[in-house]
Parts: sequence; C-alpha cells; structure tokens
Amino acid sequence: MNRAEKKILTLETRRRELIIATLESIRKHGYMNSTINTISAESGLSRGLISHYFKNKDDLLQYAFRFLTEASDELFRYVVRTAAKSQFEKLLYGAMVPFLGNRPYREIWLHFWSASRFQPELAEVHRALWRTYREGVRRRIASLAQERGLEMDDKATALMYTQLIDGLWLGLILENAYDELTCRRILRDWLCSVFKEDPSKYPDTPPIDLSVLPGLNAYFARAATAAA
Amino acid sequence: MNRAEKKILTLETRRRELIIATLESIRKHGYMNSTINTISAESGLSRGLISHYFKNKDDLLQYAFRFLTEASDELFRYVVRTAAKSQFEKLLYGAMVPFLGNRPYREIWLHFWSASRFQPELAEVHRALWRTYREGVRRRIASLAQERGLEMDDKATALMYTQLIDGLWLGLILENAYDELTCRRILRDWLCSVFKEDPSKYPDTPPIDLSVLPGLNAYFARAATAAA
Amino acid sequence: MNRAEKKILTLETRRRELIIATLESIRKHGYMNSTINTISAESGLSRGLISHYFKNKDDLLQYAFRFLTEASDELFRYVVRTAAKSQFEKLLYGAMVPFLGNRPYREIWLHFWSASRFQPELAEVHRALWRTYREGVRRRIASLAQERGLEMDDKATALMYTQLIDGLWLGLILENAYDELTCRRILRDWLCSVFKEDPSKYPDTPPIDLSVLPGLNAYFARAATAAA
Amino acid sequence: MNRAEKKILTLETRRRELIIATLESIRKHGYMNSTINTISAESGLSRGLISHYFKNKDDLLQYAFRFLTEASDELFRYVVRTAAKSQFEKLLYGAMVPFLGNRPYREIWLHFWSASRFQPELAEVHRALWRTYREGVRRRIASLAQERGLEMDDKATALMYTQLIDGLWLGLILENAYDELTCRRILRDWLCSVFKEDPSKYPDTPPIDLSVLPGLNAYFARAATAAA
DNA sequence: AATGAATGAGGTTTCATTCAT
DNA sequence: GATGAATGAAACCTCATTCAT
Repeated sequence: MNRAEKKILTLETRRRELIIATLESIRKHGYMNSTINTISAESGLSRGLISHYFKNKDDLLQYAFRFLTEASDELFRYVVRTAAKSQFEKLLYGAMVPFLGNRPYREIWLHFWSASRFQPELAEVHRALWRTYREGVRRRIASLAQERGLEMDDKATALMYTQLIDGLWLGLILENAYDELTCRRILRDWLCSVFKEDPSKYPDTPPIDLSVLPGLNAYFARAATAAA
Repeated sequence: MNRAEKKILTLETRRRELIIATLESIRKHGYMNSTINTISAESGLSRGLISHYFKNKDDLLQYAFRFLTEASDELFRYVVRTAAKSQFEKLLYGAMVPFLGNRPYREIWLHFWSASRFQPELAEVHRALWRTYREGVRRRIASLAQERGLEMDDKATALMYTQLIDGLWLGLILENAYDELTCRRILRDWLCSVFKEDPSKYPDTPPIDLSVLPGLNAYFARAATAAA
Repeated sequence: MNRAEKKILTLETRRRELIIATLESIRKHGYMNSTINTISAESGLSRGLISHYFKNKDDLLQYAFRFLTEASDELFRYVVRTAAKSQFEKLLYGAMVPFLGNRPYREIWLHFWSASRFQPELAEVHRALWRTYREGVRRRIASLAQERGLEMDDKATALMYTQLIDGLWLGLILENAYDELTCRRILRDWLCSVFKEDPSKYPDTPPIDLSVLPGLNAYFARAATAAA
Repeated sequence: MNRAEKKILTLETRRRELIIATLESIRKHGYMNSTINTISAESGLSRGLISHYFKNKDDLLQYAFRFLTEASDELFRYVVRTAAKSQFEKLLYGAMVPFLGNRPYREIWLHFWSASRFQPELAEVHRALWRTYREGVRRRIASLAQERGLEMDDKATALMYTQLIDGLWLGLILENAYDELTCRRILRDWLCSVFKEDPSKYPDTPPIDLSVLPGLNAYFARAATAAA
C-alpha cells in the first residue's frame, strides 16, 4: 500500500468514525440535541476536527444519512441474495430484513425523515432509495404473478409491500405494543395470502447467519457494539 | 355567562390561538426551526405572552400535539359514525380518514414522532391514542369476523390495519410517488379481500360532506384556511 | 410625550449607546480586536442585546461609521457657519476643523478605511461624504478665485485642499512627529499663499467656543468624556 | 557557494515566497481575512511550514511590512538617483514615485497602518521610514532654498511634502474620484510654485524606464505579475 | 393582560498553533 | 525539511426565558 492509498484510507476511516459517532449521538440524544459537542464527545475527537473532515454540521449529517441508507440497501441485497432460493423467498426474506433484530440505529431514520422535510438533500437521498427499492419489488411481484398466472396490480402491491413494512417499523419504534417477530409473521402471512402460498411452509425468520455481515454493516455493527 | 366563565373562555381561546400558531409554525418552518419567535409572529401575539399561557415552550408543544391527536380522533369517530352504515363500512371509511385530502398539518405528526423519542410525554400521548384506536379496530374486526364466520387473528389484522395506514401516510409525506386516492383504494381492496367483500361495491371515498367538520376540526380547518 | 415617541426615543438612545460603545471599543482595542464581547463590556449591556438592536456585528459597525461621518460633517458645517465671516475664512476654518484637538475617535477613521476596502457599504459611506465635501470646497474656491480675479484650477485646488488635510491627519495619527497646531498653520499658510492673503492677519485657531458642540458632537463628546 | 550559504539562500528565498504570499493574500482578502490558510494557499506551501520559517503569524506580518517599506524606500532612492539631474528634480520625481502606476500592493499600506495602531513594532517600522524620508526631504528643501535665496520654513515644507503625498495616495485608494496623473501634476505644480519654477518645463512623469526595477522591487514586480 | 427589552447559556464555526510522521 | 491532522480557544449568533413597565 503506497502512501497515497494509506492517506485515503485513514481519511475515509476518520470520516466513518465521525459518521458513526454522529449516528450514535443521534441515537442517544436525538437529532435536535445532537450538537457538535455531543458528536465530538462521542467520537473522542475534538470539535475542530469535524470541520476538518466535513464542510459543516449539515454536511456531516447528510453523509451520515447516506451511510445509513447505503448500509441498509446493502443488507437488504445481501439477505435476499444469500437466503432466498426462489423469487417468492426473495420477496419474503427481503420484507423481513428491517425486523431482523440486529439493526442498530433503527430509530434514527425517524429523525432523518423529520429533518428531511426541511432539508431537500436528505429528502432526495430517501426518495432515491425508496424509488429503487419499490421498483425492484414491483418487478419481482410482476414476474412472480405472471409465473403463477395470478392477476395482480403489481404497482399497488409493491406500494403496499413497502409501506406495510414502513408502517410496522414506525409503530415498532414509537410504541412498545408488539415485537419484531410479530412483524415478520404478519408480512409472511400477507405475502402468502397474496401469492397463494402456505404460510406454514415458510420460516418466520430468514435462514441466514447474521453474525457475518457484509461491507458497511459489518463496520456498523462493530461500531455499535463497541459504543454500547 | 358569568365573568369567571368568560375568562376561562378567552383563556381557552388564547391558548387555542397559540396552539394553532404553533402547528402553523411547525408546518412552515419545521419543528427544529420553530422558535418562540416564529410562533409569536404566527400568532400575532407577543413573545412574553406565550409564557403567560404556557409553562414553557415544551409545554406548548405538548398541548399542540395533544390538540392534534384529539382532533384526529374526533374526526375519525365522526366519519365512522356519520358515513358508515355497517360494521364493515366503519372499518373501511375509518381507514380512509387519514387520506381524505383536507387534513391540515398532516406532515407535522412526523416531527412530533421524532421529538417524542426524547420527550416521554409526547410518546405517551401517541401511545395512548394508538392503543385505544387499535383496540377499537381489533374489537370491530373480531366481531365482524365472528358475524361472518371467518377465522381470523384479530390482533394481527388490527395491527396490520393501523400500520398499513401509517406506512401509507408516511410514504405520502416523504415521497411524491403516489396520491391519497391510491391509498384509499389499496385499503379498500385489502379490507375487502380480508372480509371477502367485492371492492367494486364500495366507493373509494367515504360518502360524507367534509365541509362541515366537528369540534376541534372545524376550528382547525378555519385557522388553517385563514393562515393560507 | 406619548408612549410611541418615548419608545422611539429610548430605542434610538440605546442604539447610540451601543454605537458609542463600539467606537470606544475600536479606539481601545482596535477594529480587529473589537468583538461583540468587548463592545458589550464597553456598553455595560449584555451580548445578546446587540442582536436585539442591530442585525449583526457588521450592521452595528456600519451604523457606527455612519454616525462618525455624520458627526464629522455636522461639526464642519457648524464651525464654518459660526466662525467664518468671509468666504476665505470659511475655507480656512473649515480646513482646521480636523485639527481642533477635541476630536474624539480621530484614529478610528483609519480602521474603518482599512475595513472599507472589503466592505463596500463602508466605502460608499466614505465616498459619499468626501464627494460632497470636496465639491463644496471646490465651489467655494471657484467663487473666491473669481471674486478676486485669480486664475485657478478649482478642481485641482479642491483636491489638494482635502487631501492635504487627510495626509496631515494621517501622519498625526501614525507618527508622533508633529502636532495639531503645526497642521493648522501649514494649512493657513498654504491657503493664504493660494489666495494672496497675509497669514499674519489670520489666527491659527478658529475663533469659536468648542465647549458648546452641536447635535451628535455634543452627544459624542459627553460619551467620550464619560468613557475616559 | 558553500553549503551553509546555499541554505541561507534558500531559507531567505522561502521567507520571501511566504512574504510575497502574505502581501498577495492581504491584497486579495484584506488584512483581517488573511489567515494562515489563505497565505499558505497563496504560497502553495503547507500551513505548518509557516511556523517553520516565522515565529508566528504576527512575526510574518511584521516581516512583510518591513519588506514593503524597504522596497518602497529602495524604489524612491532609485528613481531619485536615476531620473533626476538636479536637486529640484530629485524632489519632483521623488514625490511622483508613489503615483507611478506600477506600485503593487499600494492599498496594503492602509491595512498595515490600521494594524500598527495596536502593534507597536509595525508603528515603529513606519515611523522610522517616514522620519528618515522626511528628514531627507527637509535637507534637500533647505539646501535648495538656500541655493536659490528663498526664505522658507524647511520643516513645514517637508511636512507638507510628505503629507500631501500621503493624502493624495490615501484618496486614490479610498475613492475612485481622481487618477495618478492628476496627483503627479498637483505635486509638480505645487513644488514649482514653492521653488518659483515654471511647471511647463517639467514632465508630469519621471523620465525613467520602470520595466527595470532594482532589488526587492524587481522581485516584487515579478511575483505580483505571476500572481495576477 | 400584554409587551418586548434584557439576559446569558449554548450552538456552530474559524483559526493559530502544535506535533507526529 | 515538509506535511496536514489535531487541538481548543474564542468568535458570532440564536434562543428560551425573565421581568419591569
């Protein structure tokens, strides 16, 4: 590894440290109460250093949200690719990803969403991810329906798929009225009813080893564990 | 009306003015950017007066959220009571309430939810409403299922009912990818499939005159119109 | 005096207090070292209050410079009007104004000039004053020359008049090599040579009582004395 | 050239680079806005290196001002020595030096002057230069007056000489109301009137080739051109 | 009841300087 | 010699809250 590479690496590493510290701070203190002070305290680095690595606080927050969405997308693709053996299973296990129980910073999304109402850049990051995600789901639904000769409004079903997940997720964060397992079962049963499958033939948890996570998520999990 | 009553009335009126101004300010500037200044500017009243009518800013925000939930609950009950002629219609039209297109301050919920993560009082207001609401839905689902001889997990269905609504609502706020009519149709079609009804027999909009709103909502609508 | 008037009066008074405190701070600590802190310490008022009366620090500085130029202009006109009995004396005593020995904040101009190189608003304030001032001088020179049948480049002479004053002033501030009396004599002798007058017939100080100053200058002097 | 010498040379070269970069930065961003960052960006050298060659920022600024005064003095002597064929011409062309149109960093003086009010070292550099300069002018005036049998207050005339130049210079920087040629003519005409010379016999520009500058000024001009 | 002047804590950001590499 | 990461003091500004009028 030559010097230029090393520099890039440490620069990237530091930025990640600060990003994780930011997410950690938001988790602990909330979005509004996350200040340059709490973030620098969380990271163990000085206040001034944040300006060294990011243009300003908003810039850092934006990167943090981007990081979150990328890690999320990555995990989704990983689970779908690794666990599913059929188109239906891809839909099924994909839907379960948000409820896998090892998702750190789950509640943070809510804060970013709230903030995104007045920060177009955040909103755009969110929209881009959801657009791609829902379109992928729609295509899969359409092909599966055709394969099985089922009449189906693929767009509406895809919308219901993504928003049911979001709604369950939201309630999970805001209330303490139900758990993740319930969510996974509701999603399984609904998908089975849509595609005329027998729910009892499918597990309520993706058959996947979550102790080995890909890319960002590994970094993520390590950092979150360390912080806790 | 004696003097004491009148005082209470104007006191209540002033508080409402300030609450509406608060909601309006949040809608315009966001939760984080809503300051005592923006609220007093919105209300046309002085900064100092806010402390006169509310303990502090948090207190005002809490009342504002309470007002929002109460008005919401009220509207829900009103639509259900007025429009529905059957148990099924009660579920159907109830689900459509959040997507009726005249809901001012819709996006504000998101900010309160975000804030509620660090303000137990707000969280409790939310939880109480959702608990009552979901329990009502569950009871209705259970009785309807029994009536029709349908085997059904009433708790899971009620959860799906409330969270599908929330998820659709959330996406409606965060993206611009679909509209309210789509939401209403998705909910209608899903409920019909659950209760073996023919969707084409039901409208995609509750048969109700929304220009006449009950209680808080009337106040609400008037204020919102005036502000716009 | 009704209430509205009183309010305006105190508002204006407070702004003046802060302006004087600003000038005082600049005099004591320099332009660069004058911070919101030094100004608020100087004024005896809190940091936050400055934002209450001025948009921001730059705004305050701009007002301070404006105040300085206005007071300067006022004093010039006052001396000319009060002391001079002829066109020539107007030119003569006018030139002496900057060297009258009771000019507080004399050195501050230098700081504002320096700052004005990068603050167009300050530069414009300066230019406007000098333009008016020099044009007035030019007109007086032209009429005096005509009156006496002297051939003269009025523009060049006016330019020399204003810039000789500025140059003497500048040196007075930057060095300790000469005094105000010397400046007044140099100006008297030069003007006499230009207009063929006998220097010994004119005093080296305007015959004027400077303990009674007009408008802003009175305010000014009082404040400066109090601060010292 | 042995090694020690070479080191000194490069050390001196580096210091000059940094000094020029400092002047350039002040010209571009102003004194207040010139930071270690802008200077290092201007010089193409790293931030840390500045501390290596100068004790601190103030030290660098002081050296920069010294450099400016030395180059100025050098140019003055050069023009006087090269162009003038008589005592009178020495005075005449010397006065024109500041208005020769190829003086880079002309406006910077103002910033240093302003700063010098609170940095005794800068003030002393200025005072020393002006003292020497004015004393030289005085001697020349005295000898010329004696030579021509003119009665004259040499001190006052020398003061007027230097301060008229300064005043014209100041106005040139702060306003856009006149140009360098006007300044040179005013000075010529005034000097001629003082020494009973015929202005039409003297050029309004020193007969000198300014493309070949001496010592520091050559360095200066090159650097300024490169930067532009 | 109503106002808005006043306060000062705490937010973000900039910057000169140090120091390990 | 040269770099730029790292620090933390100090700058400006915002804001909830208090209080005299």
